[in-house]
Amino acid sequence: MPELPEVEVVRRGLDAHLVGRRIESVEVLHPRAVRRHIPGADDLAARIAGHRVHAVRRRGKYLWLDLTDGRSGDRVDLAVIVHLGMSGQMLLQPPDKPDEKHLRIRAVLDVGDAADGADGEGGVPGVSGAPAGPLELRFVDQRTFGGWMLDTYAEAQPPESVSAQATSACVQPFGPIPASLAHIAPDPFDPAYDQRAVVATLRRKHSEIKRQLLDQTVVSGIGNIYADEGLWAARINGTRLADSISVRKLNELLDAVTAVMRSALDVGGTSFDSLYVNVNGESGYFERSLNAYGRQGLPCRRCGTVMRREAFMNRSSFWCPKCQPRRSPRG
DNA sequence: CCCCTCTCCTGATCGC
DNA sequence: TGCGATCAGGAGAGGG
Repeated sequence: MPELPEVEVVRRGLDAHLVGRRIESVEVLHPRAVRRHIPGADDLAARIAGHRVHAVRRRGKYLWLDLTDGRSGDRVDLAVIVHLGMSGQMLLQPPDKPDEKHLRIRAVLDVGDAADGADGEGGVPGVSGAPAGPLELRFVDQRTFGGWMLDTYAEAQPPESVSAQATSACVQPFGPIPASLAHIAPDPFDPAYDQRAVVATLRRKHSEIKRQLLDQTVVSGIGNIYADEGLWAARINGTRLADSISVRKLNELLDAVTAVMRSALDVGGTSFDSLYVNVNGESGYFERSLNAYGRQGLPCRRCGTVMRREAFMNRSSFWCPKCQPRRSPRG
């Protein structure tokens, strides 16, 4: 299940291989994959065609391709917003490779290396193994919870406003956020992330803390797995009401979630250098170090108590009954 | 406004 | 062997 670290791994892979490439054509093979694009599949395909990828960006679990209009000046004027849902993958494949069983959208990229016809300053810097020649970007999604949609920027952005200096692990190119993602709160790796503001918001919520961690309008990027991991690390029961938890403890919780996601990113980020950008997040690098998720019936790695599982919001929660009591020990 | 429940989807797995 | 039930869960529509 792709959460922030998995989506970021995908973003990096796409950014490394797609920037400078022109999208020749788009083919939508399943209408559900573009259901959030109200004007429909034909509109989406027609409007993307001919645009060039300027950057690949992300907020929370959303990622998007910033595109420049190759016809009337080099401006960032269009964004292809992608959500992977539960099972989405963004694969870069040679055109002669047989279609995947659950292929939903195909984008055909231009032939030749990316430097050819780009801004004149070279295409894909520092990427060995970036495939040259014909290439397809394929959106594969078994459960069809994910999809693509288009957004236009209110004012076309000059390309200079989108910096591409990805210096540290979690820094990405920045620039304006597409309007349709305005409701998505900054994630913990976003320069705009303000943990004091998040804590203040949580202190006003008369709602279970885990529910709030999963609410992408409060803080984004956290899904069921990392929510459980963070709650375990901070020794907080997910059913506790957010407004009953101290500021100190809420900070501890957000710090813990951030730390867990960062280590997952560190592990996952090492293995995407081929042309095959696997997105599934199920490759298992991080699975071995999970402390809560999926561990019902197993001993807590901290205290040895048998971990529990409980239904929650049509999914499952995993927690240690001793480390994460339902109420604080003092009541 | 705030909070919560429901629904969409497919494939693996399990019990009978 | 088959078949129905269950589970996985992100996000948004809609209800209370």
